[in-house]
Amino acid sequence: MNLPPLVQSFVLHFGEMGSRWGINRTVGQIYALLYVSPRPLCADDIVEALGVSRSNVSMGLRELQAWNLVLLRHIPDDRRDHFTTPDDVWQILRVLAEERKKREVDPTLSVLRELLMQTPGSEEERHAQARMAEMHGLIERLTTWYEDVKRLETERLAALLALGAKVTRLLEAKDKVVGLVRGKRES
Amino acid sequence: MNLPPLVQSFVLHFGEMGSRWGINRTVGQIYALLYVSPRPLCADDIVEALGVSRSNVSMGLRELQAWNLVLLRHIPDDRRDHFTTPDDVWQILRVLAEERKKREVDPTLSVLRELLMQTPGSEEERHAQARMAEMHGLIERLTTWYEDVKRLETERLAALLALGAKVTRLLEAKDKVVGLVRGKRES
DNA sequence: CATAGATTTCAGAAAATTCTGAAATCACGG
DNA sequence: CCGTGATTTCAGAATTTTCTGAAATCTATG
Repeated sequence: MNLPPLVQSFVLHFGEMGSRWGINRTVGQIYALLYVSPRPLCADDIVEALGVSRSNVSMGLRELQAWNLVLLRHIPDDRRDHFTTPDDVWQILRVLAEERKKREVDPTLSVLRELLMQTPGSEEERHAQARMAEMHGLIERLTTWYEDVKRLETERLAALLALGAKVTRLLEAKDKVVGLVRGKRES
Repeated sequence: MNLPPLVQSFVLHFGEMGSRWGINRTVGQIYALLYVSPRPLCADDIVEALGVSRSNVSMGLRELQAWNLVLLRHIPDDRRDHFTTPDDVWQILRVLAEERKKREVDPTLSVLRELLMQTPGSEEERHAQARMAEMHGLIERLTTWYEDVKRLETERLAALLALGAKVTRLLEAKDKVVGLVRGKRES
């Protein structure tokens, strides 16, 4: 590996974190490298930069494409494929959320649905099913909320984030106003 | 493994998903089993139910405790430790969010901070640092939002979730009201 | 349609992780 | 402070994942 120190530290860190994030070291490193690179890189650039085998890079890029985390770019007068990451970090966040949901949540949701359809054959199963229903309910709330906010344009999403817990104050204010209006109408 | 079919399916699913969630099969299975069990279980119950070695269960429980995902319970007149999961699913969600943040986000945040302190030695490093700054900015926004909402009581949190994207309408309404008040004052 | 370069596939090597059984440690009642 | 049962530790076995190099496949062009 032969990279500027700053870049190298970043790349190595992503490699180490890879396993915690559900990707392997090479995939993490490739992503990190593309993320900070000022221009699209081809597979051989990556081999050169990271010092891993060509085939490993090929597989890594393939996985990153499955995650929608890298983009294919064509450079004029060069037959080789070149790769970058989307440069809007919000876009990256969206993609990441979507993919993790797809891989980590959706399968469980569908198993839960299936198990909740079945008729329990004992008290123990009845209890288990009640617990599964609780889990299912929570996950469903979370995913519908997610489906909802993911449609927001970035600007609105950012505004919402910035608001943070202050939203509740807004909520209280709303409740008060609504209460007032109702009161008036009913008097 | 000898479990009621419903429970078994659930447990097996958690085992399979384990690797995607950053835990191993046994840990996933132990958690699932405790989650649906109507009473706290001791290590031997788990050995019996899952058909894995005693030592593996010991290690699994230890990891789940590190995650704050299981609770130690004492049963009168029984020397053995017994284990359960918290029964409020919202509580579980909070713990999960906290632990994943600690493991998957915080280390990166601190590496980024460190790298952003350094002085770039080349144009390439300067660009890399700018990209890191973008990433850092986004993560910081997300984590401060998270720190904010995690303090909300469950009821308020649920209300917020239920509101979903409709918050923006509330936001618009607020802007209008504020605008009105300002307009009045300035006229 | 032959060829050269680019890319992917895949079987097996290497590395990492998970799991086990035996031994060590702990903790408590007698 | 001994003995019994519960629990943990840990070295190595088993399994899984990751990585490599060689061969196969693809693709654009002359």
